[in-house]
Amino acid sequence: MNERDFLRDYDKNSYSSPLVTVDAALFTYQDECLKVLLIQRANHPERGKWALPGGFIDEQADTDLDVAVQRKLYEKTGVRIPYIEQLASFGSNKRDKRGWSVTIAYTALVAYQDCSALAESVSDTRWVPLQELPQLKLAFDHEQLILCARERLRQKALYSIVPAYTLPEHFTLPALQQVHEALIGKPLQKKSFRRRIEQAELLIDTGKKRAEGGRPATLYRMKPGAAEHFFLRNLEL
Amino acid sequence: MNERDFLRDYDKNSYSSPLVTVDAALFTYQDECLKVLLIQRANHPERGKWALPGGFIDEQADTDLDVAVQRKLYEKTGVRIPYIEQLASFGSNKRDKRGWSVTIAYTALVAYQDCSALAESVSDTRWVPLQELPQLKLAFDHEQLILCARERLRQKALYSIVPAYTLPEHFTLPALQQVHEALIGKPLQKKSFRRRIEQAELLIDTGKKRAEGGRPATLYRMKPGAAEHFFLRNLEL
DNA sequence: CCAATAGTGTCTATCAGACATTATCTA
DNA sequence: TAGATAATGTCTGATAGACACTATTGG
Repeated sequence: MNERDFLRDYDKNSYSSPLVTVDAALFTYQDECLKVLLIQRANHPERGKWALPGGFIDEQADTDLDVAVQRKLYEKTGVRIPYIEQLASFGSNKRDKRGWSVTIAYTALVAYQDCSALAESVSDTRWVPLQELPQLKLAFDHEQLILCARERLRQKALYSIVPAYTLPEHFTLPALQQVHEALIGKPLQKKSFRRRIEQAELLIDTGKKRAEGGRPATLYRMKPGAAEHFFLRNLEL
Repeated sequence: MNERDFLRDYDKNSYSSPLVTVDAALFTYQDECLKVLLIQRANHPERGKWALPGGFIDEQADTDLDVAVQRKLYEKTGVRIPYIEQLASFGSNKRDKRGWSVTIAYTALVAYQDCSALAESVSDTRWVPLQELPQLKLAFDHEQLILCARERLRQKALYSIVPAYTLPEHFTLPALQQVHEALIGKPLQKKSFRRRIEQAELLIDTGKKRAEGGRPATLYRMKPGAAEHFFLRNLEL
């Protein structure tokens, strides 16, 4: 038999296959704390519990995994998310009561004000501060996914400025440092933080603003490709 | 309707779901070059092409993804692989002619002599030097998976001693440095390489051996947890 | 002895930590 | 003016690069 005949006779759906979903841990930074977007499940299973935005692959609409997760995030937030990166996949016969399931998990970042409208207006959608997670009932293994994403972001905060995507397009260095400190969980040296970003020329000076009672801070925006820059030395732990 | 009734009535197989596979890029180091284990496909689709060890999830036998990939590797090599780590997932409606498919890809490492017997005896299984990949017809997107795994290993060579798993349990520092150099693609400073490993106390001195015409080199083995140690500073590019 | 390979001594360069100092805003 | 926040100056310490040197084996 040649391949064409094989494919003609092959019926994918006559074999059992795990359920496949994509899920995204979408983080932002607001009110001096990191928050993740959660959605209260309207349907079984795990109805009423809070879950990450995500869901089944649509074999017609989605051409690949990245498209699928972008679609899910767009459906839930109504905006294009500037930073999405694959995190890891989780699959077992236990994580979903419907049977063997796999989720391809993503980490995503967005500025709060670019994404607040929908979440603030709909009662089943919330920006949840990370400290409040333990009190909330999360669906499936989504708490684990969030912790995994958080840990990866913490690492990135040590050697990149990826966390800048939690801020508006124009942001100050003190603001960026705050996000990094929140992720790393300890204060950083102002001088070290600025020095490495300056030397690597990752940001573009705009005009200054942002006065909060003291000297106004310079507003910057990221250079194209700045998020792909990895420092050779980590900030210390 | 409550969740129990929902689950009783739910038939997972009445919905179409992508094909789900796991695949592993299993690397080793032999004859001064990096090699990856490939298997010639006996069945459609892509019959005759070379592919990574892997295949469909077995919903009965496999309790989770890690178990599935370990099973696949055991079936192909007959040995327990000491280093397996999830790499990334690849999914689209194009990568497999049978339809929408997702593979969860893994990177794995093994010492050549711990894994040579089967590969040398069976004609459809080969350790392929990485330089020879472009000449070989690879199935699906497996060439891309290998390149992706290789790039991740290259990064790890800059800040960890994970590549030590390509060597036998007892190995010399010059041998380890060779592997790192092969991955990074440029020579390293002997002194820098040794110094950081010594200072972090990642290896245990055994007794010396390995004479290759000159002064015999000390044989070491990894301390437990040594592969999880990440240096704060990368080797430079 | 020499050739070959392993391993060390040591100087320099880079860059993060620490922290004091200066700058620029509002009230 | 004081208070607050932003930004800089500058010293120290850790560690990678460079490369010459010593050590240990076999002929």
